[in-house]
Amino acid sequence: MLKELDPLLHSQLRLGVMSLLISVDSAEFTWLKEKTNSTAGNLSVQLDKLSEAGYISIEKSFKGKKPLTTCRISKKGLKAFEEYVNSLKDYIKT
Amino acid sequence: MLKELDPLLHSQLRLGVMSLLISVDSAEFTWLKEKTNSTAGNLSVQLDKLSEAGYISIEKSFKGKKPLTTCRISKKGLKAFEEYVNSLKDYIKT
DNA sequence: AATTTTGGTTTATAATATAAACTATTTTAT
DNA sequence: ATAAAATAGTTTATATTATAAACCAAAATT
Repeated sequence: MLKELDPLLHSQLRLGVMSLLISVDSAEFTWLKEKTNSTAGNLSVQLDKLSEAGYISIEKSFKGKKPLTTCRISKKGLKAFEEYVNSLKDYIKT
Repeated sequence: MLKELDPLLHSQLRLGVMSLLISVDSAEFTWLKEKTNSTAGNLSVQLDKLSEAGYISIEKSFKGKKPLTTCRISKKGLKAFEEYVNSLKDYIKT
């Protein structure tokens, strides 16, 4: 029987964000926006959801005089991502 | 830059169906329902969408006196699936 | 000093997934 | 023989989700 796919991760944008966060220590909002090719509004909403779930942490500060949003994957997020990938493998092994 | 994920395939149930159809010649509605652990209504809708897109073919007949819905993956569907998996790999390679 | 750009958030809308309700027929039980 | 339940689905209503448009405040540019 096919496993459940964590609905929080089974979303193109959120999965993209998590995928990016896995390979860096931390990432700025603007960098994530560029890399995922998303709109700021959409990204903002999806980051909130990931944060709400405890999959990432979000830190707001300033870079010079401009606002700066910095994201980091959490232990919980990493685990969820790994489980998601594992479940997904059953679906895509050809 | 991360690639687009075919929205028709990036759905748990539809992906599950395609994944199952890949490894068989054809599959009955009831079998797909069992394997994907879905409700008949949901499955019916999602099969229609896959069929509408030309990713699968659906044949309606009778098994004895009972209606029988048989599904088969199409060439187009197979190609789309392979492309989807390929795109997805960028997201999940850890 | 007006205009544009930057870095976002909030909110409205469009799209999607899902289940509930329904249909038609068949099988089983009384 | 007929009422009840099961089978094999479809249709439709609703809840959830994704997404973009509209907005805001501050900073930089003209």
